[in-house]
Amino acid sequence: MNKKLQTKIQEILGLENLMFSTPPKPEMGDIALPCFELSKEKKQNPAEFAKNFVEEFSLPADTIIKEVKAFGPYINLFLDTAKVSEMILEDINEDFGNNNIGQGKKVLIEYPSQNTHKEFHIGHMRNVCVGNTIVQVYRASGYDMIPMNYVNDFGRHVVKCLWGIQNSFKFGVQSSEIFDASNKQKVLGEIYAKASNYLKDHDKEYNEELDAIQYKLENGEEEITKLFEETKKWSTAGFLDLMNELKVEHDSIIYESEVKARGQEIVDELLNKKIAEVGEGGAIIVDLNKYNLDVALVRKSTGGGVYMTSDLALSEEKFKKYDVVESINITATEQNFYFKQLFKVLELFGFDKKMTHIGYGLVNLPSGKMSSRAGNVILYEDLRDKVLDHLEKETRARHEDWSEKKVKETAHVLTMAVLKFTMQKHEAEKVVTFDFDEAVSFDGFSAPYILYTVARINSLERKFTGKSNDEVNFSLFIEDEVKNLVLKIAEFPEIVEKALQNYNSSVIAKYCFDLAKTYNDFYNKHSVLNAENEELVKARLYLSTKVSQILTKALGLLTIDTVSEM
RNA sequence: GUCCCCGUAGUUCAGUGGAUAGAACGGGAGUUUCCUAAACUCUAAACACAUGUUCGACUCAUGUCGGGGACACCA
Repeated sequence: MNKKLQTKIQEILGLENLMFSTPPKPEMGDIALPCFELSKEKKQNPAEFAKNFVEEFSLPADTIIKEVKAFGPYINLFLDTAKVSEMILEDINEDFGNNNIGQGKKVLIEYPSQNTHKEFHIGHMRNVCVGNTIVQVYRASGYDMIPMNYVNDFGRHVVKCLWGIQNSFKFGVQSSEIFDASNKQKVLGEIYAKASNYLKDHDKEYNEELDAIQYKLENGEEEITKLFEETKKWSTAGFLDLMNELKVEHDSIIYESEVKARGQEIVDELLNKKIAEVGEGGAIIVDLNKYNLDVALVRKSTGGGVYMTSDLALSEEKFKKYDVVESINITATEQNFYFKQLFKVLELFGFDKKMTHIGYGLVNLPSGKMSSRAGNVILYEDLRDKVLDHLEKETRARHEDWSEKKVKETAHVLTMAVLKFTMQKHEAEKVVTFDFDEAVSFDGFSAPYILYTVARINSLERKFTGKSNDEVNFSLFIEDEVKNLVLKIAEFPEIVEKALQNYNSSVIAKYCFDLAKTYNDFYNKHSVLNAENEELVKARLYLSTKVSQILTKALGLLTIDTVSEM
């Protein structure tokens, strides 16, 4: 419930700390006040309480409440459209929806933390989308956000990829296809996937070769180091382009190789403090069975580090480098258990900072799980190009008079909108099934539907020929469609708060759709520019402009841009 | 074997103890001399099962069945 509206209603009713809901049918009222809690204090049954309250209550004249009625255990309020419209709409400016919950607080967020030499698929895109929205929602709530990327450029995956380049003929890829490729980052990912699969099929046959490469790499052997440096450049340059395209602005990048050594020191300290112990075969472990978290491996029996070795140091580094109150990181839900272990080990180590892990569900295909082994991984770039191609054709067909440049620019904005919206339709932690046909159908709960609504409003603003003045006659707002729209607009600030509290971007996507739908209902029943008189034209245009402002702002939280025409 | 997540219309999802469980796609029937038909209107269709807690359960608890994931040298 909108705070201003809530305060006003409580003032009129003479009650405090009320929880409101919405009646199931419009003819039953606009806002409902359930009386279950209220009646407890007076030891009455809720229906009786509601009936008595309404009988005894005398509604003051000239307020936003037009009528008060009891419906069983509910007190339902009927609002005056003109008065509510004025109250809500006059508050709407660029800051509407912002709050200052996080004023003066800094928060670090780590995403998408992809590894070099690997492919960037639509699961990684989901990671970026979820992260982007959390950044925007936190910023709207007054937080100072520091987006950070953590990149592993030195693991076994790099070794496999380099081996793959040297042995690409084994799986039918010519050297020239790699070195002359236009998108080298993408090719590198494909080589990694192919090599990785090939190595799985040839079980330990090549382990010694891989070990040899790893040894050469770790000891700076000239030829392999040169190949490593060059390919790393391809990968990081390609990822940088992708991050720019997806509007991720990292304040810093930490490489795994930078924190590895400190991680080993922490393991030594864990041993000294008797938090860690030597386990089977000489590996170093932390026994977390007491906490129902099994056993965490912090160092291999060979003395080498594992993921957690570096993550321990990374966690420390994040708070050392920046004065933040919270550190958020985003990975697939597969790693939920791992992060519980990590956080517990840090806690035992005496680390008392707020660490939040957000797991997002896998992006599955109708045919099942994506796996490079089955060869059905959808790369981000391939999906993007396919959607773009489709949208260019659609846009061209709808606007034969547009220049090629305008068609391409519009299609590009729409493409990014479609991809980002599709990834955020569902709650982050839920597994989603990604259906390509559905993603490019663009009907219903989709980005084009919302952008189309914004474009229509923009069009109204362009076509308005009258004089604009600031006086809006709110008393002209009498229709139910207007009331629905105003009440929907009023919800926006609480939607932002809900997204913040639950780390959930899907509520914003849902809200954009609901608001657009409510507007389309109004638009189809009431003419704006052809209304009966100029005063009404101005009033409806004013309302439309407010809707477009909020849609643009809400889409902005999802890092989605709008188009003026489509 | 242990732990975690999930089972809601044909399909993909909403619904954080309250009124008659909502959308979208797909199915069926319609709407364009009028502000962009990438729109709108109408229609059929669902809480895996069982027990319990509660005035009240899709929501909480326990169990069964079904799906996914994680559990020591992979990241």
